[in-house]
Amino acid sequence: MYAKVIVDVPAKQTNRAFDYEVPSALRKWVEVGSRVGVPFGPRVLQGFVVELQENTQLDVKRIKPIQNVLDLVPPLTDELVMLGRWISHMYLCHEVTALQAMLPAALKAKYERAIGVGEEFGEQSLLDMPDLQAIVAYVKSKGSVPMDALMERFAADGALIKQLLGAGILTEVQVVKDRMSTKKALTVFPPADGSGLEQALSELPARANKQQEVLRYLMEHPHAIRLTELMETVEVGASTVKSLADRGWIELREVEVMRDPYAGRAFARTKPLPLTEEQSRVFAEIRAAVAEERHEVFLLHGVTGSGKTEVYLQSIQQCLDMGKEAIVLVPEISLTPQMVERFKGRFGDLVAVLHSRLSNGERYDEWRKITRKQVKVVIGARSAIFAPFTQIGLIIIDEEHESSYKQEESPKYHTRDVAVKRASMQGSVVVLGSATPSLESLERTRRRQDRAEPPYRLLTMKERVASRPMPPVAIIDMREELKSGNRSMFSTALYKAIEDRLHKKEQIVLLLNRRGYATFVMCRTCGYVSTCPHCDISLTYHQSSRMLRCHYCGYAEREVTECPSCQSKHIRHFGTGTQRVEEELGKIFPGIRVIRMDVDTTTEKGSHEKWLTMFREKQADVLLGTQMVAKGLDFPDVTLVGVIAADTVLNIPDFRSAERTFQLLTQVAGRAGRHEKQGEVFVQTYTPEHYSVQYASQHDFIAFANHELDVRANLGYPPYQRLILVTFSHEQVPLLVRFAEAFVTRLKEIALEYSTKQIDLFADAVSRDNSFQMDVLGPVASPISRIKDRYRFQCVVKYRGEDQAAEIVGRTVAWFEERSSKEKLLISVDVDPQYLM
DNA sequence: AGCACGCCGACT
DNA sequence: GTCGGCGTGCTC
Repeated sequence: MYAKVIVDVPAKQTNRAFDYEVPSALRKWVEVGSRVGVPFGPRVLQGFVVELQENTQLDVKRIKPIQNVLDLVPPLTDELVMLGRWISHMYLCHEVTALQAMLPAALKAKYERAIGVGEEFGEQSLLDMPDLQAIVAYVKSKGSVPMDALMERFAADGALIKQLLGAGILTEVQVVKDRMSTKKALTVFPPADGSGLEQALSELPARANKQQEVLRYLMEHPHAIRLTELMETVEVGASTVKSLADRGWIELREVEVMRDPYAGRAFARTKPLPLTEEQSRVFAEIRAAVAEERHEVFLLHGVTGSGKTEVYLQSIQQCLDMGKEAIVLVPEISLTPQMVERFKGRFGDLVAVLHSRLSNGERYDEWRKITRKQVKVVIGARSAIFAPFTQIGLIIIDEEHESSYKQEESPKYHTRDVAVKRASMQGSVVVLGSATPSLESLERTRRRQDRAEPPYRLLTMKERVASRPMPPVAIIDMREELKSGNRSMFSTALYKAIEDRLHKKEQIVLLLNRRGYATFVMCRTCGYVSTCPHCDISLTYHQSSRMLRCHYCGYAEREVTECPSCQSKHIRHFGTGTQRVEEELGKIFPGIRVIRMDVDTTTEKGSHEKWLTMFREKQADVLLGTQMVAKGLDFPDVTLVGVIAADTVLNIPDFRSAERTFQLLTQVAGRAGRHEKQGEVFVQTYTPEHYSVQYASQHDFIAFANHELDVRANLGYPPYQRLILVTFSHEQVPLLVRFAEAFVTRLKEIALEYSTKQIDLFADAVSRDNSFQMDVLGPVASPISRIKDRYRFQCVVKYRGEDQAAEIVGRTVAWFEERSSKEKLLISVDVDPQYLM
C-alpha cells in the first residue's frame, strides 16, 4: 500500500504530494488525514496523508517507507483534506499551510535530535565488548533515545558512545514529536470491589495513622481519585499514598487528563425561551432546512436586540435532535464569558469552546473533545470552522460582516466562504447573522437562481424583543460647535448628556476608534512631524509612557520637547486618541470613574473580561474604548452612547469606509437602552451629511445598503467585482518598481492566454451578465509605502464572472518567483482583501 | 526549508 | 596547490 503525503515544508518546490510506502505494521493506522513522520532527504519531517492507493506504478527510483504515525485517530477527515486543497487553490497558499491552519498549535511538529542504531550494525567486531553491546541493545530496544538521556544512563561510557557514533553503529536520527504533550496526572485506583482494603487496614501497624486514614477514605469512596485531590482531602503527603501502592494494596498510575478551562464552573441550565412571532417565522425556515438536510445559506438580518441568539440556540437543538453537529462562529472579541455561558447553559457538556485566550494545551484538549466525539457543538472564533466534525447539520456565523473573519496571514481565507464551501460538501445549513450584513452577502440574496454561485436566502427580524424601541440618534455637527466657540472634544449636547447620566448614576459608553493620545506630533514653527524611521507613518504619542510609538512596527522613542529640525519648543499634539479623552474626562468631570479599553489595556490575559465585569458591577461610570466596546455588550444601565468622532473611520481611504462607518455606528448605538431604561445616542462628526451617518441615525440598513451598492456598482468594486491585492516589498525602490511593473506586464500576458470568446478582458463596462472580465490597477505605492524598512508597492486585480483570476495570479507568481528568487523581493497575494493597504 | 553538489578567490 | 564562498537543485 502507498500513501501520498504533503510534507511540512511550505515552499513552492515541495508544494505537492510525495509517495511513500505504508509498512504493513502501520496499515491499520494510516488513513487519509493521518499525521505521519516521513524520511525526506536527509531528515525526517511531519506530513499529512492525502491519498491512499493499493498499487501504482511509481516513476520514482526509491520509495521510502512512512516512519511512524503520530496520532491514534487521524486529526483531519477526508473532507478537511479536500477542503485544504480547495483553500490552497482559492487563496493561493501552500497546501500544507492550509492543512496546518486546521489544527491546534499543539499539533505543530517539533523535530528532536536523538540517537538510533545505524546501518553498520551487525558486522562489527567491536560488538564483542559487553559494554558496547549493552548500549546498542538499549538503543535498539527504544528505537531512538535523546542524546542527553543516553549520556545520563551510560554516564561512564561517554567515550564509547562517541566511538560507536564514529563507527556508524549508532547514528544521529531525527524524531518528529508533538509540540504539546497531553497532560498526565498520577491517579489512585483502589481495588475494583474494595476488597482487600480491610485486610490491608488490619495488616498496618497501629501507629501508621496516616496510611489508615487513606485506606478508610478509599473504603468509603471506592473509585479512582487524583493523587493531588486525595492528598488534599485526607491531608497526607505523597509518600504515604506511595507506600500503600508499594505494598500492592492500591494502584497508582499516570492517567491522561483534560485541561478544562471551565472545570468546576456550574452553568445554570436554561430552557428554550418563547419566541416572538418574527423569531418563530425565521426559526421555522431554518428548522425546515436543517430537518430536510438541505444545503442552504440564510442571511439573517436582525436588528440589534432582536434575539438572534435564541434563534441560533433553538436551531442547534433541532440539529442535535437529529444526531447531527453544529458549529457556531463568533468574532473573537464577542466570545465573552456571557456568550459562552448561554451556550453551556443550554447544551452543557456537549459544547467545546475554542478561542485565542485559551492556552495551547487548553485549546488542544477542547479540540480533542471533538475528535473523540464527546461534544456536538463547537463555539469559537475563526479557526473553529475547521472543527473535525463529520455530521455537520448547521453552521452559524454571528456578526457575519466582521472583518476579523478574514485571516490576515496565510492562508488568507474568509471564514464565511470556507463555511459555505464546507456546508456544500457536507450538505449542511449555514446561517449568517448580523444587524448590518456585509454587502457581499446582501447582494447574494438578490442574485438570480441561474448563477454558478447560488443565491442566499434573506430572513429579516425588524423588531427588538419586548418591543423596545431603537434609541434615538442625534447627529452633532462639530463644525457648528467650532463656530460657536466650543473647541473641546465634547459638544455641548454630549457634555450635558454625560453630566445628566453621572447625576442619575446611569452608565455611559464612549467610542473613539483611535488609540493612543495624539495621532501625530508637529512642530508649530517649522511643520516638522515625528515619523517612524522604519515605516512611512507618523508616530502616535502615548501619554502614560510619554513615548512616541509606531502602530505598525512597534518602534518607540522618547517624547520630544524640542523640535529635532529647528529646535523650536512649540511642539503640539494633534488628533485625539482614547488616552487623551480619558484625561479630558477627568479634567471636566472631577471624580468620574473611567474604564479605558483598547489594545493597550487589554493585552493581558483575562483583562478584557476583568474590565467588563468591573463595568457591569458599576465600579465605573464610563466605558471608553475603540471598536471593541461596540460589539455585543449588553449592560442594563447604559443609557447613553457617545461617538466622539465618526469621521475617523470614514476618512480612511478605502472603498469600504462608508460601510464600516455605518456598521460601527449601528453596532455601538445598539448598546444603549437594551433593557427597561430608554437609551440615547450622540454621534459627533464633521461630515453630518454623509449617507452612512444619516442612514445609521435612522436605523435604516436597507436604505444604506441600496445607496452603497449603487456606489460600488458604478465604481466596479465588490460585491459586483472581486479583488485580488498583490503586494511587493523590497528595501530598494528602483528594483521594487521594476519588478512590480514586470509582474503586471506578465500578469496581463497570462490573462490573455485565458481569453476565449466568453472571456472579455479589460472591459470597463459593468454589465450584469456572467462573463469573465479582468483588469489590473497599478502598480502604485501602497498607502503605507514603507513598513519595517521595506518599501511597498501593490497592484489590484479586479475581475468578475467565474474565477480563473486566482489561477491566473497564481501562475504569474510562480513564473515570477522563478526569476526573482535570489532577490529578497517578497510577494504577498490577498484574495478578497478586506483592506487595500 | 535544509542540505549537498559544484565551480572560482586568498591562504598553508 | 587546497579551503571555502554561496549559486542551483532536489527531496518520494
